Amino acid sequence: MAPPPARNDDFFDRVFDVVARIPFGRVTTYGHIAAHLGSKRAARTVGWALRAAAGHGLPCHRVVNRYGGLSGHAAFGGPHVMEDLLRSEGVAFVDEAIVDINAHLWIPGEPV
DNA sequence: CGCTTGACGTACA
DNA sequence: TTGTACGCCAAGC
Repeated sequence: MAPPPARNDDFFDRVFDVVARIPFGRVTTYGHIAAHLGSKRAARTVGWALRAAAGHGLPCHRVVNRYGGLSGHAAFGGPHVMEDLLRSEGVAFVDEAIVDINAHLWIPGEPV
C-alpha cells in the first residue's frame, strides 16, 4: 500500500516512531532505520534524530551502528550505560561495547 | 541566507 | 586489503 501515511512529516518524529517500536532484547542499526524511511544513506540524519531523542524516553540504546558498536554511548552520559542496559535485556556482546547484532538484529516494519 | 557539523554507510583508489 | 573521500538529510551558528 501506499507508502505509509506518515503521520509525521518531520524526519525526526518518524525516527522516534521507529525506535520506539524496537522490541525488547532486540537491536537495529541506523542504516536500517534510514532505509525504512526511504533513504538508506540518511543514516547520519538518523543519528541526528537520535541525538535529539536523548531524553525523550526512547530506547536509543537499542540503536547501534552497522558493526553493532554503541556509537551513541557518549550521549547517554556514560560509556557503560548502553552496554549495561542491553545486557539487562539479554543482548549478547561479542566485544566490549559491541553487541551481537547478527543475533538480535531487528528490522523496522517487521512484526514484533 | 550560507557554511559547518554530525550517535553512518558505501564506493572508489 | 586498507585507507580515504563522498553522499545523505537536517540542525546549529
